[in-house]
Amino acid sequence: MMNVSAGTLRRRPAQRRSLERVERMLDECARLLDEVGYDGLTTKEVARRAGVPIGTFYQFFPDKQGLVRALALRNLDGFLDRLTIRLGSAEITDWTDAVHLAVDEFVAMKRTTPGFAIVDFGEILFSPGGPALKGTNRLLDAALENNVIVADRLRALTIDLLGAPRGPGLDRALVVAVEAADAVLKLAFRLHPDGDPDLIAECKNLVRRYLADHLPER
Amino acid sequence: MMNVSAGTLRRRPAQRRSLERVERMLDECARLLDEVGYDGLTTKEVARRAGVPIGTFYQFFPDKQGLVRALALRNLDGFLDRLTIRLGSAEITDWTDAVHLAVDEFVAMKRTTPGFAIVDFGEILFSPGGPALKGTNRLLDAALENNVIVADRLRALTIDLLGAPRGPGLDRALVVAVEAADAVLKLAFRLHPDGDPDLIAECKNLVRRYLADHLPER
DNA sequence: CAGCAATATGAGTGATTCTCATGTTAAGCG
DNA sequence: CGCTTAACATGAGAATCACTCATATTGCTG
Repeated sequence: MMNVSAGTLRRRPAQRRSLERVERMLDECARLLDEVGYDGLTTKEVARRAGVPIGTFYQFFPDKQGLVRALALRNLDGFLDRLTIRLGSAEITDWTDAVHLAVDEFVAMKRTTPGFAIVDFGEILFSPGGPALKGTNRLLDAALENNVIVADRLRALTIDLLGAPRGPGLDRALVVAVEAADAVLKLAFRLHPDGDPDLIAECKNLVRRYLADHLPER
Repeated sequence: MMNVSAGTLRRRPAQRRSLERVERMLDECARLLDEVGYDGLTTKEVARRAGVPIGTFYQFFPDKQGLVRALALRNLDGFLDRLTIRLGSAEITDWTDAVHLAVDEFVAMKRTTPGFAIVDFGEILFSPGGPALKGTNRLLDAALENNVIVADRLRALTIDLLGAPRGPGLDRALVVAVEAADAVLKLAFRLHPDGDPDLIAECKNLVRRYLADHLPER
C-alpha cells in the first residue's frame, strides 16, 4: 500500500514529519478539488491549508500536475487495496462477479472519497498537455503506467481467482475494459451526483459482454 | 455545419470579418495545441498568431476553456459531417459497417486534423473543474451536450439507414458506446502516435459486442 | 561542539488570465 | 448631410498564479 513515489515526487519524504506533510497536502488537494474543481486548484492554497510553506510544497512536488498525479496514484492504490480485500472476502465463483465488485467499489469511492469525483485515476487528465509540453514526456510515461498498473493487478486478481488463459490478448483486453469502464462511470457521475444507476448497470454489461471473448464462460 | 455557438461564445460574430477572426483563432488554437499541448496553450499567443488583439479574443470567448470548448464543438461537427458523407456514399448493409466507418473516420481525424490529437470532442476535459468551479454549472451543461449530440446524430444515422428499434434503451446504449469508444481510441493514440492498431481493432470489437444487445443481428 | 550536509522558508520573478476605460466605426434619423 | 446613439475594437494594466532561490534552520557525525 501507499506507493506514491515513482516519478511523481521530487524528493521522497524520509522522516515521519515529512511523510505526514505530504499526506496532508494530498488530503487538502482532494478536498479543494471538491470545492473549487481542477482549474480552481492552486498550489498556494493547498500549501496554506496543509500548513506548509509554499517552498516546502515544491520540495516534494515538481509542479501542480505532479500533485494531482500523486493523488491519482494514491486513489489507485486505495481502490486496488479495497478491491483486493473485497475479492478475497467474498466468495467469487464467476469472473462476472469480480466485474460487479470492481464497479461497485469504484462507485462507492466516487461517493465517499474526497476529490475522487473530480480526479479518480486521472490518466485522461494528464495526457492532453503532458506529452507535448516541453521536451520530455515523463509526465505521460508516469500517467500511462496507471492503466498498466490497474490492468496488471486486476489480471493478477482475476487469474489467481479463476484461472483464465494468460497472454497478451488478455492483457490488452483488460486494459481496454478498464479504460472503457472508467469512461462510462465518469459519464454516469457527470450526469448524476450519485452516479446514474442505469449507466452503472450498462457499464457492467459493457465490460461483461466484451470480456466474454477473453475469459472462460463461467 | 459549423455550430459553434450554444453557450460557448460571449458574442456571436455577426459580420464576415468577425466570423473569419473567430475561425482563425480556432485554427491557431488547434495548431498551438499540437505544438505546446493543452497546458502550454495561452490566450495571448492564440490571439497574436490569429492577428487579433487580446481584447478582441475576450469579446468572443469567455475564457481559455471556452476557446477549447468551441474547438471541440467544431471538431464534433466536422466529424459528424464527414461521417454522414461516408455513410451516405458507402453501401451499408450492416450496422457493424457503420461502427467500422465511424472508428476509421475518428482515427483519420486524429492523424490529420490539427489539434485533434490533443482535443477531440473534449467532454472529459471540461468535466473536472467546470462544474464545481464557482456557482453555476453552465460549463458542464455545455460539455454534456456533446455526448448527447453525438449519440443523437449517430442514432439518426443508424436508424435511418438500418431501421433499428427506437427507444431510451438504444439512446443510452449509443451514449455508452460513444463514451467507451472515445476512451479506448484516446488510449490507442496515447500509446502510439498513429494509434495502436490492435487497440483500434479492439475498440471495434468492444462496440460491436456491446451494441449487439441493442441492435438487430445483421 | 565544530563543521557540514540536508532541509525549510517565503519574499520575489516572470508569466498568465482577464478587465475596462478609451478610441473607432457603423447605424438610425430628421 | 450632420447629430446621436449604440455596437465594436483595442491594449495597457490589475490581479493572480506557478515556481525559484538565496538565506535560515535543523539535524547528523566525528
